[in-house]
Amino acid sequence: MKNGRISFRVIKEELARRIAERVWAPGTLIPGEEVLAREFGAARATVNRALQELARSGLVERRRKSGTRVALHPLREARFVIPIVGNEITARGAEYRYRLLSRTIDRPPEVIAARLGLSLSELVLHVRCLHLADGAPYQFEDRWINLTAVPAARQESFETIGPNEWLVTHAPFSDAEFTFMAAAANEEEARLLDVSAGAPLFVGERITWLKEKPITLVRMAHPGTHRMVTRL
Amino acid sequence: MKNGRISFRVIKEELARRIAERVWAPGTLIPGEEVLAREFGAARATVNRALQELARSGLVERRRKSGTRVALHPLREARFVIPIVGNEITARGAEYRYRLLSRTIDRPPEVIAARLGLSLSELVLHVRCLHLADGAPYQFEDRWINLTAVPAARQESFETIGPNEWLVTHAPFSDAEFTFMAAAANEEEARLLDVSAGAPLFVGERITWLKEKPITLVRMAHPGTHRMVTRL
DNA sequence: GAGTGGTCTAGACCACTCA
DNA sequence: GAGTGGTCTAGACCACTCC
Repeated sequence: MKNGRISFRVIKEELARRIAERVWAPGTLIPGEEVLAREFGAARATVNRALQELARSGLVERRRKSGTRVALHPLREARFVIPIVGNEITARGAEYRYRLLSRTIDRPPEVIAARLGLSLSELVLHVRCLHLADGAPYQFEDRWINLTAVPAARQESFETIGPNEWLVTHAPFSDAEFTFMAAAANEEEARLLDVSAGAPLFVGERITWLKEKPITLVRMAHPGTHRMVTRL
Repeated sequence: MKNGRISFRVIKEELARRIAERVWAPGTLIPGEEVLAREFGAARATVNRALQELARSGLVERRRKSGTRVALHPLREARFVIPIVGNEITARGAEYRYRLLSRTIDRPPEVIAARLGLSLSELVLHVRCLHLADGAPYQFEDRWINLTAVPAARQESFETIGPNEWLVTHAPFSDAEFTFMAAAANEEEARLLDVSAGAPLFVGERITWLKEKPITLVRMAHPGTHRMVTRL
């Protein structure tokens, strides 16, 4: 740590404590940055950083002129790391295997074109594959790649490398949208994931863009036993 | 906006652009803060802030002495806002209703005691309730409250106010763990959520603590049509 | 117009890590 | 030991918002 200087972490912790212990009740206007800076013997910038982090985590709400007040509903946010499926599996100490199921180039179905914002005449690469952990089905990946945006994907067979890993190094993105949901396994998913038809699946969907230009849409289905965990 | 001064946002965008457009390929060591500060005509602190934010979103990895390099696997993180169910519903323009199903005080079942780290002799308050959007079942909430930590809950009937809302204003927490999963609806859940038995449910579970002291465990089950969406 | 947060600067020192 | 990021300070000016 440090000598006499006050860290923004210390200030943040202390302010969080006062909020948690109701020294400052929800809705309370807390002292301004100047005042707190004097109280803690720190520069205003230091207090500012502490308060900004508290605001980012939803504990306080800040408005110019009005000041900073304790949030009425601590609408905290949770942060999930979006892992590469292979890493996720090996990180658990399991053996990772990959199997390509199909790879075709065609015009997109209407649903897919609509989701990606493509015209029906643009070509897309459709890849379906399976990720296994210690031999057991872990994730069924169903992916559409916009060949207009990523023409190089045409040359890749995806027989040994998964589309995710390939895209990471060949097609950067600037924006992404994630959706998580539950769904019932259809016949094929049931067979591939080794569950019974109609069984619940945990499904993640991701669309990525590079500056408005759609790159890829992927649907990742896990058996219902899958857990997505985070802590804050 | 600004006059001539360079915002950390501008720097951040520009650096992100260089990474996205492969000016700096994954794994590349990018120039140090001093150099970038000179290039952009900004203070080092400004460049530092831009780089820190890029690091937080996973685009670059920073290490003292080594420097900053473009991440090999842009393991970005997604941020989900954890809403209060009532707000979530009214935010969609739907009418929110709440119904208490049961409220009992007892010793915890073993599973619950284990999850919360309680002894089997400590009393817990078990509340089950339903949240409705425009009259349709939206979420079935099954909650356990640690009465040792929140004795005041004894006095609350939860007949008109949901446990979540009550806890927000009466029992602060410092830590939380979220788990999301898919599950098949049992008979009761099916009836309550108006789906067929065995239908997929989207389930969120949350445990909260106030400094190591367990506060509450809640299981929130939604019909399979529920979507959890985030964008980055 | 005035009050509060938002950001930038220039300089300093520290802490971590690599060689 | 030395290089790079991490943080703090003191001061300044700006931007947003309320009155």
